[in-house]
Amino acid sequence: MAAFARHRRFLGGFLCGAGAGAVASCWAAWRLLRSQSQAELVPERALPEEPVEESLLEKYGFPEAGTETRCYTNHALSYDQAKRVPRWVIEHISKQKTLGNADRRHCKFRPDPNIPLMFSAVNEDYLGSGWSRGHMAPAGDKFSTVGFFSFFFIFVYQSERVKRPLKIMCNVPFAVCFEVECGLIIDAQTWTRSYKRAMAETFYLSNIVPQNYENNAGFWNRMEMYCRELTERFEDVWVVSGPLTLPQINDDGKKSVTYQVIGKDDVAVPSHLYKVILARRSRTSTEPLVLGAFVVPNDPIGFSHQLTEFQVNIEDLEKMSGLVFFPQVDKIKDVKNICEVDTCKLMGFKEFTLYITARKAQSARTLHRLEKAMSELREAGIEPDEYLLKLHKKKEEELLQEKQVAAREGKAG
DNA sequence: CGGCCTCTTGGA
DNA sequence: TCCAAGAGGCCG
Repeated sequence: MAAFARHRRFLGGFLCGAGAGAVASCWAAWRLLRSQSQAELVPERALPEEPVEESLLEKYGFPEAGTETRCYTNHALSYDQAKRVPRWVIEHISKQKTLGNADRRHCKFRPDPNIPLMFSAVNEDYLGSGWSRGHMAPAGDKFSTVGFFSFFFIFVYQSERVKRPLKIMCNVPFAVCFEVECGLIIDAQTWTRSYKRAMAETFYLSNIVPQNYENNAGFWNRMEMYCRELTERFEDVWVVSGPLTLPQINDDGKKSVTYQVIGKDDVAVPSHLYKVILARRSRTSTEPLVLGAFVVPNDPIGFSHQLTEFQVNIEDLEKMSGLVFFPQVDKIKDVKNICEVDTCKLMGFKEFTLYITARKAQSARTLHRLEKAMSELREAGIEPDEYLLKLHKKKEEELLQEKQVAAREGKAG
């Protein structure tokens, strides 16, 4: 209750963004997962009447694969201790969650402290390897959070320093969410801490695979953007991503799996990456879920290629990966093809370049950088749209003013 | 948005 | 003196 006490001027409850049903359902899911993990942790003891051989068999323990589901603030994953990459990473996205202002600069790739060092990748494995560190649960999903373990809500409170009531959109770990249900209101500081932790956790190398640079910044990036865009038309979007090392046909017609390994830890370079997208129109809608599975080569993929070219049957992906995705969903009866219901269209060259230029203009610290971004756009044969023109004008004024202030201070000092 | 790198800074 | 964090540069 300490957090509540610090904010006595709390103004009248919170507007539950997800509704009480979400609390109930995520509580149930949490219990389910907890009981499962307990079952894993405590193997069944051999009963006295069972054969002696059986208890001897398990006397010193069974091998451990380390593939158990690992839950983080913002995502969950299963790790491959041999390949030093995740087997799968799941995340949940919604409209509100994409509205955060993530700042990647405060984040650093680092080994996952929860993974035993002998099975962990380190940054040195990737650096100079020719492969980039590709996020599976993207950092750019801002508030992205595994639905089971969290929900978000809006609460109105008045802090000590701000006179005006503030509406704050929160995304908190489930544990905190449950406390909220019990009447505890978390403060902004707690929220900021959990948000920062969530962001930092996506930079753990347990969430990273060696990925082709152009693919990461290009096609895969645009796929992630499409997933975020889906939240404009679907209330809930679940995404599972991971690496694949698929067989290739040799010259002699035989098939074999070969993959490069990098660094002293032999981190496996995937031949392909997959994404499974499941989306629900709304909590109350009776409309079927939409599902799509995609397998993308770990190579540069240009703008001439469409997303639909990489769509596969979910069953085929399950065979390739050895995973069953969304096992609670009847993927024949309850589901429609995402590309029939939605667009499955990624940003085109012009749209994408405009977007990137706008980001560059936004983050420009000098007039030179700003103008360079604009001229590069024109060199690419693209005219700035209305949004970018406005942004450019605003930014130009800002930087000019900064420059003048700096000049004045320079003279004064 | 996705990455890479270097240089500065400040604390142990 | 060294290392970590931060700021800012570059690219697609």
